[in-house]
Amino acid sequence: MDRYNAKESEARWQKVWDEAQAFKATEAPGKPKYYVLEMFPYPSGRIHMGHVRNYTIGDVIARYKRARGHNVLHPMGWDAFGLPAENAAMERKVHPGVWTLDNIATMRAQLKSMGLSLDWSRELATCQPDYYKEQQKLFLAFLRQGLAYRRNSWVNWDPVDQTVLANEQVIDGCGWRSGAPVERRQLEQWFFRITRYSDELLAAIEGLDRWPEKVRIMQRNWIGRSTGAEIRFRISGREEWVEVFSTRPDTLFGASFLALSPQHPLTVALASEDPALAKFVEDCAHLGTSEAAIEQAPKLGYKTELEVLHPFLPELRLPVYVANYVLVEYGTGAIFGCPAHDQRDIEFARKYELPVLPVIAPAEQDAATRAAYAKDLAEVSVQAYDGPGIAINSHFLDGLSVEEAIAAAITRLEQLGEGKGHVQYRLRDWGISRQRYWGTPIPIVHCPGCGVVPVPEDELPVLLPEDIDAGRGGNALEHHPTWKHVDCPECGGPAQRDTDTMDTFVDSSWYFARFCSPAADRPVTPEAARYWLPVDQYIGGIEHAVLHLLYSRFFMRAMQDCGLIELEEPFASLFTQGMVVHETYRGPDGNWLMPTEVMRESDAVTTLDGQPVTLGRVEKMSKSKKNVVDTDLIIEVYGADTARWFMLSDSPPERDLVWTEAGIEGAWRFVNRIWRLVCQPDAPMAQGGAAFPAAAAEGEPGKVLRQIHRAIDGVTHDLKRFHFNRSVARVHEMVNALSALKGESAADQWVRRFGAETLVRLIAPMMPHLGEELWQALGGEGLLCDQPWPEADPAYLHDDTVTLAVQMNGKLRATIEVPRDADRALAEQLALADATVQRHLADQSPRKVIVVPGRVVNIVV
RNA sequence: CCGGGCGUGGCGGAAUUGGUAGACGCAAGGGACUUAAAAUCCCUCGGGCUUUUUGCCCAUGCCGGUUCAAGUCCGGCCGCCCGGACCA
Repeated sequence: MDRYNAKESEARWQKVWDEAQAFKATEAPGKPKYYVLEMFPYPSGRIHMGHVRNYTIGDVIARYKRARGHNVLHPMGWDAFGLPAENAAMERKVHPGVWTLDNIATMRAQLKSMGLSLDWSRELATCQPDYYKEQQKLFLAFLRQGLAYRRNSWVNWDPVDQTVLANEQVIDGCGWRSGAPVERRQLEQWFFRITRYSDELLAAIEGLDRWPEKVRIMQRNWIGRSTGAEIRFRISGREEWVEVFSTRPDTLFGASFLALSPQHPLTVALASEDPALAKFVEDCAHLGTSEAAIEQAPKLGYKTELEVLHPFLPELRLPVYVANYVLVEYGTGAIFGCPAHDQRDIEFARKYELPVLPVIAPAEQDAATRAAYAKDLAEVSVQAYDGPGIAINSHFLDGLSVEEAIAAAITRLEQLGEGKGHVQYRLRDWGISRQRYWGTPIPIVHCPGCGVVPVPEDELPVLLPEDIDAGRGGNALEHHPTWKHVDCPECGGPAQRDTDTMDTFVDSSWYFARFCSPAADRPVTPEAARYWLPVDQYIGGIEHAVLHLLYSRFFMRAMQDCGLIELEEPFASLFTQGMVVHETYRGPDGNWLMPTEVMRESDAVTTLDGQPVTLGRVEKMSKSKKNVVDTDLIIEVYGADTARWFMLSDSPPERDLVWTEAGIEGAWRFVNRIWRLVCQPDAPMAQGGAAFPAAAAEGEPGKVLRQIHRAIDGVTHDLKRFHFNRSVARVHEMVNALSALKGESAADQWVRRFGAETLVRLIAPMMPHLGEELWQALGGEGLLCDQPWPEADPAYLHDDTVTLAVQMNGKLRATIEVPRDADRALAEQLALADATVQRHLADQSPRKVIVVPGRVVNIVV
């Protein structure tokens, strides 16, 4: 029996699409647009199965929307700057650009072999000067709007390699290459003022109703809005204040100390005159910052000589500590400690024997219970109470609820001039300077006379130098003998370029907008952006839930404020797909084995010499565990359609997909089954008359005809909702029904022919090459990818009769066939007449009968 | 510790949002075809009882509740996964 020649067929159809420019997108006012985008890949070397899944999902949507008459934009590009290229450069002594462009060429060919309906004419790579030139313009626009600014910030410094390290290059506090302990150094760095939009970015999450709830929650948490008060504590004997942020100003009367971060400016000042404090600060820095370390770290404090005055009780003086659990980055870097109602504070207070004064009590306690509660909390407990309640021991706040007391405390603070209501965000400005070569140069010149000078726009792009020492590491821009030396654009005197490049997240924050007008001599042309944006459907991994997706949201707002675009939210709908996972294998020596090295018989053994194999967990495909499957090999052996079909079968797209050999084999068998059904020389599908024979609506062919219409309806419904696994199941059902229709009557032939045509249209988004092949075999006109989506005829969606479940006291007892339009009385009558029902009823009479038309009859006895 | 998600046959998963639990596929077993194998086709396939049926019981992590009816809703446990984490 012949087999479908996927390899030959797929190459042929890819060429046809390419020559016809079938997927080239042009603005067509009046036609509904649809912009589908998958997160663009980093050109790491080769396409992996995760990419195949991601791009298959996107392609199904793109092709479906095309068939639905939308003007679809479906572009592809490369997130081409980044550290791996520099690492490869060092290892292999090749230029990062050469390595990157090689990888792009390989991966482009791999993507093309998947048969994706992409508009390749819009392809871009972020490392192309055309692209980063426009990004440099964006930087300068942000600078003019005050959205980019410069300040001191900490970096990881490798003292041996004499270079700045990215966070991922720091392993257990040491440089990844030198192994030397990393130092923290301060450098002048560029920041984007994302915090200008904190509130807006948070509020607009509400409108992202087609984003996964999980992503929305993660973004909300990341922005981290808290409301409370900023409170000023006057330092006793000085005209100085310590500012503190608190969400619980209602607990102010329970304050028993003030704590500063070890990095707080006041701490730094005190430490310069107090060696013991300097030592304490030093020790805190070495305590480790890993989550586990933080979890177990004891609360440590150092008591300073200072005291502060309580804002409401000036006669009350509170000691000032430096405490290791106070973070400099959050709030003001200082807190007031209220041990009774904060777990960290009570641990600290018990250790240093500070007073614990309860000021909130659970409501609805009687006097005795409350006294016991207060006494326990004050004297014994190591568990703070942070629940709701009413204020006690709190002067003018007594008797108020927590919410009321917060408001009253803020009002009083404002009256006294000792503080004010305040909204605090966790979100901090985005540091974008990277001390690396392979990125977009920051278009700035530093002049001894004029200071920070933007490079004039007509001198852009600031190009990366080609002649670098690829093997040296560190920042090649800094090392380069001549590149950084320029004349100041303002005074003409000797000056230096900024040798930092931009974080690669900047590159990916606006590429989707660039696709609208990829060749424009401005970041985006307004007409193109107005037509295509926002992205209607964005598809990618959950790992970008916060940074990339939040930065992109920031970028659109920032670009809008620069007058470059009219858009706030870039992605109307977001889908996050699951990972591709695979079993892991270990040989007798404990080393990981590749799937191709393992055979499954009764037990798993190695292919080579039959050694026993230990099966490991099912895990994300990774080179280190060797549980990877080569995409080229799969496409070579089975074809892209088989791989695509398998990707869509079984697992819902948002969940992890277990890649199995049996699964891909099954998909391949199904591809051939369809091919034989429609396309064999003796296949009855090719025949059948043009006129609809009335008999086709009756009997067996009628049943199959209705099945076909239900398949159209079901597949459509499921594709819309990303339930690809169910679409696949419905296609299976349809094929099963079509295969079973074997008669030679005109009606049978007509239904088979109609079924074949419909089948081909329904599989087109998922298996486009096979679809074209069959479309041609059926004598269809033009290309299948240009054909409209089939419509289900409502008249054929239902059978004349429906099967009702007959329950007695909720237990299934029988099923009955009733006319579809049977009323309640008839359904009840037929149910009661059923033999099994009669037997169970015996001589009882039903107390109640519940009829749900079309579904169920429940007889209650 | 906080937040979110999930838990259904040997496996991946369906179940029209409260109405016949297990669609569809994979794996497995049996059969047909074949000298043989592959491919293909047909049958069986949650567990138990049974007078072997067109019968009955149990079954969606566990315990309880609401309802004529619960995989689905509510309360409480258990387990796994993801994210965040000394955020005042």
